[in-house]
Amino acid sequence: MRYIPSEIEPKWRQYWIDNDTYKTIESSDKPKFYVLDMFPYPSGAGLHVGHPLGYVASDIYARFMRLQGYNVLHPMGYDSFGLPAEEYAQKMGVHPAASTDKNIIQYRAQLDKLGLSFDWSRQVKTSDPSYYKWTQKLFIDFFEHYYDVKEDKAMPLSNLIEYFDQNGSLDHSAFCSDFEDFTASEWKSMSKKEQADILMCCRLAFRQYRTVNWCEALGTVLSNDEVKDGVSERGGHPVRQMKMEQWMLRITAYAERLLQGLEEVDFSSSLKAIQRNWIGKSEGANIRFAVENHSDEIEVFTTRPDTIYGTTFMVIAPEHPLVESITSNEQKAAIEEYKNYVATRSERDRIADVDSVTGAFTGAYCINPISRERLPIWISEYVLAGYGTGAIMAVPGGDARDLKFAKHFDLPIVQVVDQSDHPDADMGDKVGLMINSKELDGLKVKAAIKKAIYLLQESGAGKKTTSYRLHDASIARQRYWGEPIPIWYDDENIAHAVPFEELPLELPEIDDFNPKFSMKSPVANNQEWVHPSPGVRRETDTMPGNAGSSWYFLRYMDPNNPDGIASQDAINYWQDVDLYVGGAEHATGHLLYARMWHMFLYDKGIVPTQEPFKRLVNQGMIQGVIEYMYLLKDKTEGRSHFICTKHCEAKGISKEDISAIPVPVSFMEAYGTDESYISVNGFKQFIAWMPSYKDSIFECGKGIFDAKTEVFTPHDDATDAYLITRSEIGKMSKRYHNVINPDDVVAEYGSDAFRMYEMFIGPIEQAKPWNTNGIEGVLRCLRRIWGLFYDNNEQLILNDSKPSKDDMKALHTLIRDVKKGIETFSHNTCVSDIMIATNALRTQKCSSREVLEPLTVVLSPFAPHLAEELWQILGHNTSVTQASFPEFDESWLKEDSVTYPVSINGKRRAEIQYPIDKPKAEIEAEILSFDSIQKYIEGKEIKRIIVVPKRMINIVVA
RNA sequence: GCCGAAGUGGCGGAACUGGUAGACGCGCUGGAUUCAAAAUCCAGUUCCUUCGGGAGUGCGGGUUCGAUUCCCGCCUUCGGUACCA
Repeated sequence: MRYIPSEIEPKWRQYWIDNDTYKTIESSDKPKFYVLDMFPYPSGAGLHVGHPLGYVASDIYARFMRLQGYNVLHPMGYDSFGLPAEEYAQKMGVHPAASTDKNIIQYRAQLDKLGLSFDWSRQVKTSDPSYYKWTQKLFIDFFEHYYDVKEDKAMPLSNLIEYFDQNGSLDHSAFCSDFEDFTASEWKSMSKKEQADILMCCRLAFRQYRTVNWCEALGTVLSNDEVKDGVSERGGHPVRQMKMEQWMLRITAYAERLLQGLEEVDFSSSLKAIQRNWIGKSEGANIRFAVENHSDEIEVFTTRPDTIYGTTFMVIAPEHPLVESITSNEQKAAIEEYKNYVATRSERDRIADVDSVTGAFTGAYCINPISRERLPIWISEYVLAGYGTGAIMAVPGGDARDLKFAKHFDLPIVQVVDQSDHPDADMGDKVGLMINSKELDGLKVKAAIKKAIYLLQESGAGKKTTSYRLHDASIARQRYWGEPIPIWYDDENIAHAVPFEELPLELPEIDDFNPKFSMKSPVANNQEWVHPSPGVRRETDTMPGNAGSSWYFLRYMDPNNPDGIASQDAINYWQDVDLYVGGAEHATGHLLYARMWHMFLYDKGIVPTQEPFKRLVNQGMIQGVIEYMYLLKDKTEGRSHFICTKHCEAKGISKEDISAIPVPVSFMEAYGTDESYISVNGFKQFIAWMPSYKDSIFECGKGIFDAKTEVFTPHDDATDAYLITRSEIGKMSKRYHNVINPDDVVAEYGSDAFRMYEMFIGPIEQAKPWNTNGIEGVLRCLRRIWGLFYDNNEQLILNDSKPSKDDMKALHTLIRDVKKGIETFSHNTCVSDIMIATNALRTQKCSSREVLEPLTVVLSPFAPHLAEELWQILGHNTSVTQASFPEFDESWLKEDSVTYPVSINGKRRAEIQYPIDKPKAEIEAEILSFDSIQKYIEGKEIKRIIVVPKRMINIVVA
């Protein structure tokens, strides 16, 4: 028998299906272990070689934990709502459900070829009504809860209503948006609508006029994490800030817990840093400044209340609610003009342009509550409406931006911190001594902050405050392909939850996916659905993708439960995710939302742990090589002219005269190497693919290919063209035509070799370009393992002879190293360890069952198909997945002697063998007498001899 | 700018807690087998060298008998973030 992956792999895949090998059941006396991959969106592009990296890594872990005696939950499903399916529907008229299902079938076929040990009976699909029924239920739960600051958890809204009934709003503990205070009797006499409006300010899922990111091209609002550099993350369309009434999720209520929770989870430090950054906690004080001749006060947030004596002016955001009322008549025109200017500035402009200083004076003044000084009030776009209170006290002596502003508008500057003892300190650093600050003078900055807060609280002008950068998240999209928000409005426009019995509230059938009504979901196109009965108007917005993916890991625990998100027994058994593998791109989106939803469910007593994911491993992106062919911008006699990069250089053609056209990498010769090029064959494929170039000329050092005649005219005796492209490492994407499909690699080398190779190319977290340079080596290793069982004549050489000590040593080194490697997620070294063991056993001619049987088990997480085959050859009639990971026995690794490296002054000069337990003193006593060492120390003074038992010897000479 | 990660042969990458730098694989060189090739197998492969040695883990210092590993200061690359008060 020979090792032929294309024969054994399909066989075992079928075996796993026929035998339900990976089916997991809860009732078990084994400890649980939950291994989860991030939820994929089934895009039409399918998998590329980057996706399996995480899937294979987690699969290896899951298989290993099974062998270690754990009951492992390892599911997979689809985050199947989303924009691409809807865009496809708009273009092609295909219902998103249909195209999504088609994509899922393709995805599944690709995943199946990787030999992953998923329990497919638990598959979930977010677009399935039986699934989104519970997403909607959770939305309603958010809607019907508020966050209680005193209890520090979510509480039913009924508790708050009861409180209002008895006490009015006095000292209420709801985390809420602003509303006017009221007494209990005022509350009772309010209209239903008035009460509803106040309650809406407190709900965890709430509707409010807020500034949102509106993306015209996508026809929807986006949350902050979906906007990057002022444009939509998906598609790169412009986004503008708009006031709109929107459903929001009060994630800010959980800001502190989301921050604290990071302490207890095992995520990479960079991921934690990204989340901390995004939450953006800063501690300081809120200070109220009375506006002169005006009843209003301006509240500012500052982290440096110590610098209050250095405040020389105030700046408020152009969008600040007080701007209009405080502006003096003389300044009205200037303020209007400035506000108009700000309105023309896109998010992108503001990001790009950080240097210019702009602003306008309101004509109003306020009073510094501590120094009683009179301060002019300005507006400027450098103060953001959405952070803190949207207003600052400007301290040009202590803040770089304030200083720039003061200089530009010629405002006074007062130094309040003496940093002369800290030459390296920045003006923002909290070091130095206070000056020009009356009662704070002479204090160190940190002490002065404390004292200033004390003074402010004494005088009632301010209080200690913590501010977060995190914003409440928009949870509504004006799109079709998402969960309908389960809300209806009555005639008074009061929002009500759709009764539980009516869930799932299914998406209406529509035939036109183009939004007809401005800023509304295409769902609104179906008026019968929107108005199911008189006096009832349904919400037409749908939920964003992160809704369904914020809790899917719980559904896997009990995927078909009709009575809840999962049975309480299942949740109590599986608890939380022990290992979560996925990309770091979800750091500020999915991972933050999922943690928040989980905390909410914890508050409700449904889940037993606060954090959903104990350990998170981010796999790095597998990059592709992008191949560009140079095209001259000016046509040659009316024909497109492609030219070799080398030739282009030689001719001295400037970069400005050429455009780079990405070429599908399948047209390349020697793709993945430094010498990649295109031959005549490639030109032919290229013009067939892009018929608009069928008249082109292709020029390279070897000659010229005329696409019109398909004739290659060589310069000399060349037989083929050799057009060198520009190769760049970048994203693997359809756009660059450089996607490598795992199916093709599997077809050529087999699934096991592919799995092992993906692991072998480097640490899982690291980004690396795809190439197949080393895959032959992995395949060779698998063949050699096979070769331990069968000789070159295909005769079985497996036997029951006693293995040698060296054989056992190789085996146990392997057991130890692979176990450790998997646990620390260094799957790359595990593959090396397998190669080392294989090579050793091969040179030692070991085909002993006593060694090969445990070896097969160790191999099985990495190369499951081959391992099953070998396991059968070993005489088993059960799956190798039911075996136990072999116990490591250290006694096999014990050596009788050690080869000590001997260094003279740190340079290795000789090697000396000693018995393992030779006392240190004895070595020290005799080491100098060896000839091999004598020659290095002759005539020199011995200063010291260092002997580290079992490690090394170092002799220090003068 | 700030935060985070990383920088090791021709290439991908190893190296436990400070103890033989370059494991393992690719590539390359030579050899065996073959009519020949592929495949396979064996040997070699950090660089320089006057063959005695010398240098060497981004650069410059430091601690140490000994530093890829610890400390200080830089440089570069990648990721995050961007007037956050």
